[in-house]
Parts: sequence; structure tokens; C-alpha cells
Amino acid sequence: MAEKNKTYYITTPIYYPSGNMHIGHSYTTVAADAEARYRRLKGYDVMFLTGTDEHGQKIQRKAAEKGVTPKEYVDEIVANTKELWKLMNVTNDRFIRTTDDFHVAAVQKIFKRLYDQGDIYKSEYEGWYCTPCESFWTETQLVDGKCPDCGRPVERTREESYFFRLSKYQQRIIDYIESHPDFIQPVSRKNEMLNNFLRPGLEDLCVSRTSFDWGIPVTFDQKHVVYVWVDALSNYITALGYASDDDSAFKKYWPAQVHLVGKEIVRFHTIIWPALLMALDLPLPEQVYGHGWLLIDGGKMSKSKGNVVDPRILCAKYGCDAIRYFLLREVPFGADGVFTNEALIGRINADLANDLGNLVSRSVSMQLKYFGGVQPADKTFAAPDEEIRGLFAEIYANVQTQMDALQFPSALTEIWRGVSRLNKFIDETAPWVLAKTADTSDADRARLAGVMYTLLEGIRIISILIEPFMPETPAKIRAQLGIAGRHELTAWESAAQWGVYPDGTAVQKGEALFPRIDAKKELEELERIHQEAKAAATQTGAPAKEAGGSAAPAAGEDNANLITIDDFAKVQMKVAEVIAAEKVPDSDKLLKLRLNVGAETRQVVSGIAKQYSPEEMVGKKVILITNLQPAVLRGVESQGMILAATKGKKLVLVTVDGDIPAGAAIS
RNA sequence: CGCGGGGUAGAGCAGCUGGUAGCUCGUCGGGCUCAUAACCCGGAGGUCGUUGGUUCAAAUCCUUCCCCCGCAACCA
Repeated sequence: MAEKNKTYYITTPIYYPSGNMHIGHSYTTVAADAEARYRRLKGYDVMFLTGTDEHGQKIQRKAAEKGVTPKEYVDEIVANTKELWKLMNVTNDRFIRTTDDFHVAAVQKIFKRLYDQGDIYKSEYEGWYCTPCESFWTETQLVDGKCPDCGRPVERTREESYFFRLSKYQQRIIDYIESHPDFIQPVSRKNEMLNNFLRPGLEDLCVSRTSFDWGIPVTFDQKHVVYVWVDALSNYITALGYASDDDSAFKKYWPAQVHLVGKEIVRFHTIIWPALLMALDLPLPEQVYGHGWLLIDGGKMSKSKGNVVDPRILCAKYGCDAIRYFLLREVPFGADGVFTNEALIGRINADLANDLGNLVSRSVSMQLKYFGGVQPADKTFAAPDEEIRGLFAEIYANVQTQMDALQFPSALTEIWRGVSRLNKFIDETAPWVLAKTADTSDADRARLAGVMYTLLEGIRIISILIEPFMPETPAKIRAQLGIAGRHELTAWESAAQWGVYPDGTAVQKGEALFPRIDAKKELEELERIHQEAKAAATQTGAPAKEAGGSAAPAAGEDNANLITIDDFAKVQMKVAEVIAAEKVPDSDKLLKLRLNVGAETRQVVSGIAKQYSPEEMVGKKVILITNLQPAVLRGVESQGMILAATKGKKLVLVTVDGDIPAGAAIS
């Protein structure tokens, strides 16, 4: 076939190992794995890459907190990550770490080359520097000419930095995106990139840092390390040996067919990465596919919210095929989807236990009961059998169409049309009725044999079509069908053929494919595990990233560790009465509050405008943190912070349970 | 007027190149007994966010307004 030996290069992002991977990372990786498996089954020469992005300030800091070197810190998490992918039957061909020697060397060469050809230039980042805060501020960020964080004086300073001429490639990138409609998928993201970033104009990109040293050193300027853009994005080519002694894999597989990424990093992959490739005079990847997120409680997953789902636990409980199925079935690929334990168990019970597992079970049982398990050659077919034959041909074609477009849920929906049809077929033909007269009527006996044949043949095809998604189940099904190891009956193309299940084959009773789950009991159990994990999280200190991982740094969310009473005493709080409130101009969420704190009054800016109007704020007694560093928000100084409880969109101010004068201390 | 996505049965979604509103779960009733208390059939349940328009015909195209969610700026 045409696909034979064609190469297919698919990647996941390289994940940031500041903590262990969660179900969001599993989602991206399993999706890539399903596609990789599908392409292999179709005869493609597949290269499937995943890995970790290990440099940067955050990891350096994390390691320091733990008292280990950055390398020691990431080594452990990388080991866990590899183990997880193994557990989930992920068949990546390579696993790149940005700390790998060959990657480091290649990045250094790339950086040097871009510098030599003028795409990277040394410049100065000029701004106001606050020495105690180690922070740069722009003119507009300053408050009264002082550091907005600590209020101390700042000095005019220049920080040396290397810049990449991103602006130079702006038009070429726009042209490319417009002339390659499939480059950014789904298309909605394409408009977002064009309108939000490309058309307004690109600025040159700062590609080195001097503020930390856990990174790849710039060879010709040792006080700089390469910043994430060049370091992380280039993994897609360095993993193939680009700029190394052996670049045969690069020559063979580049350009990639798909970079699978979470929607939050589409921007880096469709703007910065193409620009880098253009600078290196390399072809661009065919497609960047930005999938949605798994949401929990209506929000992004994050460990600080205590809602991270551990894929290890789920796999151990329900089997990784079930988890893989759920991830790829439940969430429309490209859009966001909600993850709940209820939905997970619901899917497993309905689709896997009831529909598929039970179908196999009842079919095998009947074949055993009626024919001693051996398929008779003498069989007749009727209209429903023909209909099913046609349906399976249609399903086979549709599954491929969907898989070609990375539409996993649609592909699975197609397959389950077949499962449902077979279940219905059993009811229509009522084999148990035929069985009663099979001994006396040759016609009924042959019809019964035909019915069983249609069932088993349908199940055989299903066992093939689910293979990209569920790597373990097909073998179990085939063992029950008695066709284990029969390549001609289990190869992908054989799913297009109807009627190859050989007469005389003997089925075999097996274990239940997917045991039905006692939903109520399991939900309680999962909740218990969840609570335990939450409690334990304070010790492991493993933060989480948004689903899908990232090739770019993201804001960290650390766990609350236990603090001493002395730590707590550092925070000074007082009761404050709102004496005036108004909206901050041009802001959505900010209210400017004038607070009476007993002896003094304070101005505080608070992000509560969505929940509270200025009028209703006046007269309220709130809790104010009085010794917080002042800050400037939307050009307005805020001298403290008031407390509020939030859950999702809900926000309620914290107040006092009785009458007490403003200025009262809180302890 | 920053950019983008979305508002369809109790929940979660599809339909959106215009032509009797569909799927999954849940619910109610029936059937079957081969099977993992599974499977099959049927019922109830929707003014398709709102306003106006185009059309013989609009969930589907255009328009007004409302609400939600991302991103960005401003959550101290």
C-alpha cells in the first residue's frame, strides 16, 4: 500500500519535570501514542518522540530547596516519567532530555550558528533595576520612580542579553500560515495566532539569561545560558541527531508530520519555532495540533488546587487500557473536556464492561454452549448479517478518516457503532431460540452457525480497530476467539476483509475483559485516595503544570508547607472599614478601596470588581494584611491586601463575626 | 469597542456547506435470558441564550443585546 515505508514523525511536548507527571500529561502522550500505533499498523515508518525540558530557574530553585543538584532532582522525576509511560504502554521510539550531551552540544552549535549569521545579536536589556528584589522594571511599572515591589529606589541598569531576530521572520510566518491551512489545528487557534500576535507585530526575543546558570552555556560567552526557546524547541530536531555526527535520522524523518501540543503552547510552536527553523534554513513541520485541556471542577488542573489526578493510581485500579480509552473517548480532541471520576467509571462500565466486554463474553459463551466452541462450516446468513458486513466496511473506512485527522473520539465512536450493532444483532436473531431446534432442524442449526460466525467475525475486526487505543485488550479478545498470533487474521488490513475467521476455529472462555465497577464504592475509594494524596503532597513538594505539559516555562504553583507560629506572626492583619470605593478605570476586576484602619487610612486595590460593586463595599468591615509590600496595579498603588475566599468563579469577602472597631489586630 | 471560543432535553455533547432536532448518561415502561444484575425496544423530557431580519423554509445565514470560558492586560 501507499503508506508502506513512508515516514511519520510525531512528537509530544517535552515536559517540565519540576514535579511528577499527571493525567494531563498522560492525555497528550497517550494521544500521540494512539496515532503512532495507528500509523505503524498502517505500515508507516514511525518516529515517536517525547521527553523532558529540564533546565531553567524553577528547577534550579526546586533542587536547592530539596538540597540536591538540579541534575539529581530531575533524574528522579525523569525516571518516574519513563516508568509511567511504560506503565501506560506508551511506545515512544526516543526519549530526549535537554540535559543529554548530544542535545547540549547541538544547541550550542545552533546558537553559535544563529549568532554568526546575525540572527542572534547581543544587546542590552535596559531598565530600572532593584537590587534587593533582583528585578528589572520598565519605566511605566515604577511607582513614584521607585520599585513597585518594595518601594525602594531603583537604578538605571542594563542587562546584557542575546536576542533572536524574531521580527525579521514575521511576514514569512504569516505567509506560511496563510498558505498552509492545515498547519495550525484546530483552525480556531490559527486566527488567534494571526490576530493576537503576528499581525500586531513581533518583537525580538530574548534568548539568553544571566540570572541563573542551570542551562546550556553559550559557548562564546560563558556568563550566559541559553534560554528555553532555543533549548527546548530545538529538541524536535536534536533528538534526530541534527547538528551531530550522525544525522541520518534527521535526514530521514524531518520535517515532522505533527507536533502535538497543549493549546497553551501553540503560540511558541507556530511562531517562535517556525522562525528558528527558517533561520536554520530548515523545512517547517507539517502540522501543530493544539489540543484542549482536561478540566477538573471547571478549572485547570493544578496541584495547588489539590485536584491533580494521578494516572498511576487509575491505571493500577482499572487497567491502562480503560484509562487510555477514557482519555481519548471522553474529550473532544481540540476542545476542553471535563475529567471526573464519575465520568471515568461511567465510561468504563457502559462502554467497556457492558458493551464490549459483555459482548465478547456472551458470544464466546454461546459458541461454547451451542457448538462446543468450534465454528461449524455449514452456516447460512440473512439480511442482518449482510447489513453488518456493510456496516463494518463503513466503520473501517471512517475510523481511518478520523485517525488521519487525529479525531480520536470520533474514531472510537465509529468503532462502538459496531459494538452496539452486534449486541442488537444478538437480540434480533435470538440464538437461544435457534439452539432449541438446532438438533432437529439442519436449517436452524446452519442459521445458528451463521449468527455465531457474524458475531465472532465482527468481534475480530473490532479487536483490530481498537488496537491503537487499547494495546492490551486485543490480545485477550483474540485468545478467546482462538486466533491469537494469526497475523493474517489480526493485521490492520485484515479488518477490511469480512469473512476470514476460519471455520473449525475453537473459542476459549477467558477472564472478563473489563470487570464491572461498583460505582458507589469506587467513588468513595477514589475520594479517600485523593484526600490521602493531598495530605502527602505537602511532603513530596511536587508541583504540577497545566495539562499537556509545556516546552516553555510556566508560572509555578507550589504546595503549602507547614509553617511555624513565628512564620504566621510575620503576617500582620487588621480589621479595616471601607470608607470609599471606586472602580479602577479601564480594568475589569479591580476596585480601588479607601480603608479606615483605626489610626490611619490605606488605599488598596483588590480584584473583586466582578463580585462586588463599589456601592456595596462601603461600610463593610474586611480583613487587611497591613505589612504587605506595596504594589502598583493598573497604575494605582495598593498598600495591602484584603482577604477573600474563592472557589472557581465564586468570591466572598472575609469579614468579622461581630462588631469591633476598625484597626483591631488579628491574631 | 483587545483577541478567540461557546450558550441545543436533568447532565455532558453532536448537528451549524439552511428543509420534519440527534447521541451518550440519567429517568420511566416493556422485552429477552446467551452474557460481566449485563443486552434489546419504547416513552417522557428541548420556545436550539435574546432581538430583529434574509428566505417558501433557520439551531443552521446576517443583525441587537445578555451570559459563560480561555488568552492578553490588572487578580498582591
